[in-house]
Amino acid sequence: MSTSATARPSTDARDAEHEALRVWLRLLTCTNLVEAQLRTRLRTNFDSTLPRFDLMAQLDRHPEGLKMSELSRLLMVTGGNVTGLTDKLAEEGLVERHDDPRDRRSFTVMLTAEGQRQFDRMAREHEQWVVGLLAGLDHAEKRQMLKLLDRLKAHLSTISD
Amino acid sequence: MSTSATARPSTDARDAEHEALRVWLRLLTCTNLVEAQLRTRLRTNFDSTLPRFDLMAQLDRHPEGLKMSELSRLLMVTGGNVTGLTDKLAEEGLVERHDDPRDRRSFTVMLTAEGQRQFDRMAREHEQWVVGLLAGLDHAEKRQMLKLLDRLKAHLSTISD
DNA sequence: CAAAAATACTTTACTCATGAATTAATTCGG
DNA sequence: CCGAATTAATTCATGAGTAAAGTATTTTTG
Repeated sequence: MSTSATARPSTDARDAEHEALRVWLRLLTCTNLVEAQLRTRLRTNFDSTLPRFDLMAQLDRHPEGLKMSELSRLLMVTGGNVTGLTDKLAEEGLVERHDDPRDRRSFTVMLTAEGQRQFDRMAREHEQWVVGLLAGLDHAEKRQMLKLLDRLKAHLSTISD
Repeated sequence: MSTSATARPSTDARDAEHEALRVWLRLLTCTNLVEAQLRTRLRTNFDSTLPRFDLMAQLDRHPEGLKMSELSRLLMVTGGNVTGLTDKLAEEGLVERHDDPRDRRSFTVMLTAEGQRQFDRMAREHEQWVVGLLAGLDHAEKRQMLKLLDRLKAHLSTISD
């Protein structure tokens, strides 16, 4: 029990490693499968993508408009990325940059009427897709999963700060 | 209770939607947090990346070597991607392409001695990182999570086929 | 057996992400 | 009120992913 403690972890410790790795790989697999489905359907049904959908979702949640820096923070991506996505969505007439009268460096980004219409259609379908993809878990299991993920998230937050 | 059934889902159905969305968003958040940690640590400790690590892990698991097409299938990415990763790892002397005497279109990719040494070092650390990142769940919770993820994965497999 | 189909890999063009450097405007301390 | 520091957004270089077209080599089949 005490021999080779430094050379190799004990059996219990190695089982723990194995179990953590297994959980992580399943987590990754499931997330990737769901994400791949959503990407494919967004592409084939709306000729759009997840990053574009997420950006539009934030604008939908904030009808007063958002600054580029706020989008960057909310989407948890860098400013350069937001610039590129916004450029393309603006080209397609789905979002608009409005000058901020208070600060000439800044402007607020908003959905256009056309952008709002397209987002509403996408959001309705998207929600149904997620319901279908998670239908493998019943109500109780979803609640259990949520609880476990909340615990995991809480722990992860203590690490990445 | 029966009015506007087609116009809007019932309260129960809308709660179900909400719950599925909540589970999905937590799943995504947790996966992204773990992945970001692993990427950062791989970068700072070994000047490498997850895709490179994953490719080398497959070669480690298959010492006889793998064809490009097999890597593509195992890593669940396209052939073009495998070509690029393999090119760079080969430049750095970590993997080698060997001509297949049976089929001149094909070759087998293997870790070099240097690649094997580097992978062994990375794998040891990587496993400990995962153990630490998932330490927010105790043994029973990890088992529970694994069970739920297995059910979810089983359901997802029936969809993406 | 020669033409057609399939297979293995590469190349190219595009999307999305990052980080670092740049430009321009605002704010703050002396 | 002016220069320094900060802030807002963009640009550029790089890396990883896709899909689709291209090349070369089997394999299949009529």
